[in-house]
Amino acid sequence: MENVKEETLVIDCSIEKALDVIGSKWSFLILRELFGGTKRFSELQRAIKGVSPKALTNALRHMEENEIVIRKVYPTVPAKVEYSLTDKGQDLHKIIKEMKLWGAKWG
Amino acid sequence: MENVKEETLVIDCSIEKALDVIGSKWSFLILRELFGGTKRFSELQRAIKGVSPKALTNALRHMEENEIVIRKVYPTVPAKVEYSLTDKGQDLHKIIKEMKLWGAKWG
DNA sequence: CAGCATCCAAAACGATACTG
DNA sequence: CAGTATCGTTTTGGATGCTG
Repeated sequence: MENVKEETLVIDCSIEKALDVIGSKWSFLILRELFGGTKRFSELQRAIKGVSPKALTNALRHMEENEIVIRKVYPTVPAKVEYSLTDKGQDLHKIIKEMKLWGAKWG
Repeated sequence: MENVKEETLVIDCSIEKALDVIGSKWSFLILRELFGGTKRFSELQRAIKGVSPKALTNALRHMEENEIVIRKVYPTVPAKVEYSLTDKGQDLHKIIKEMKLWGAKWG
């Protein structure tokens, strides 16, 4: 297990890192939204078509653990939670930008 | 189903296209290999750690259907199959490049 | 060599209902 | 509002064995 991981690290490299940190397809879509600025949970849910609260939570937690999003809780009633990008997360913008360009060109 | 798809298309957009065409995490790794030039099935399998022939085939077929890779069969014995990128596939290079840069910076 | 077929386990998801 | 809990389904992938 550990040696397997080591080997992987030796062979690669950077793409795996990016993929692991981003996590899933949903995360790309979340990123796209958050580049537009801080968003609330429900805003994300509305903006990202077809995502369930569960999937959204999973993706956000994963991104939080990997330090690309920040979760800010306002202890109000009703609850209010805002998500935004860290610098590390902002830096993913170029990737998404290239994906957009590609999609626009070939989609 | 169809109307759902239509709605999705209307709302977006380009990232989804790119994600759908690429398909899975494996595809990113395949892309990375193919940017280095034409590769045989077994070469891909060796280069991409942890991929099973099934997963590799799935990813390649998907990419083939979406016209980003070309599958060339040499009717020899033993069989020989080479995979390479189309122009559309080559154009994904920028995305992978940005992912590499990000991974190198933050990994 | 390059897969396909089969079986099976694990993960991801959607839907729904419920809570602080 | 922002989730969590649960259920059942779908997807995904590894393992294995077989074929042209």
